[in-house]
Amino acid sequence: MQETAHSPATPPQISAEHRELLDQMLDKWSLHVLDRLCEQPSRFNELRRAIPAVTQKSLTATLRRLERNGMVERVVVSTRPLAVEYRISSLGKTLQDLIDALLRWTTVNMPEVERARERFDEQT
Amino acid sequence: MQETAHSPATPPQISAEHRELLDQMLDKWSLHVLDRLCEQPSRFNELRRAIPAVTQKSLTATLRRLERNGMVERVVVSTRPLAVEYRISSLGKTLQDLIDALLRWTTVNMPEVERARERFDEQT
DNA sequence: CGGAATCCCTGAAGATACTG
DNA sequence: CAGTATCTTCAGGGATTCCG
Repeated sequence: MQETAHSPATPPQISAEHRELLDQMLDKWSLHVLDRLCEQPSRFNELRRAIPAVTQKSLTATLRRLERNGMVERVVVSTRPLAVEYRISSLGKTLQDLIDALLRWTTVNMPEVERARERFDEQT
Repeated sequence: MQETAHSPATPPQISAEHRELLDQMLDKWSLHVLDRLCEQPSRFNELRRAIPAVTQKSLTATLRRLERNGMVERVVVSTRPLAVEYRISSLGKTLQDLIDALLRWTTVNMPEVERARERFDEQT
């Protein structure tokens, strides 16, 4: 067994590439967009309304990134005013359980987190 | 049944508080710190070395935030040069499966994501 | 060793206005 | 409706220095 560093429990070491991908799918808005699109395909302004506080600029950027990463599909319907529908891709769909688990975790544990914050804040 | 907005499939709507918590636990470095601490308690500089590219400032901020949110515990051992050990809390421990699943997801799906990126980038 | 404090600077987000 | 373009602001990150 080689020992370039140390054999006992050398941690997995996440590559820069994987970190970047994680950043892109777990950022501020992506999670909410994915969550919403897992439930139903939505149009741009529907998403805007469904995700309060997101600006059009951030939403556009988020959607482009998710599309580029193959998690979301953009379908243009060239009717008159023009309609664009976003839907989850099969790849994105594989994230649904994970996202749900994440959201459930925050719901379940928020109270404990708040207690921890109070404890932390009040000491000195 | 009231209808302030609309009854059919009103999405869960994540509160601003939950969004903030998600942001704080899924940000660039927190995931890696939590992942590492789930495996073994570590000291400051051990974490630095285990997570390449993290600066001391970011690591400090990340640890403080995680500590405040009750996910990490800071243990000071007043020996001579002075030792500080960080360890996962019981609350933080409940995130382990989720984090592992997340990391596994990226490992499994990275190839497909890269193919999607190529497709996206080469079209016009 | 394990940080805190400072300065600088860039990149991302917000606001606003305009377009096909 | 579904964006693009522009301007500005501001928090976060990097580098460096200092401290118990």
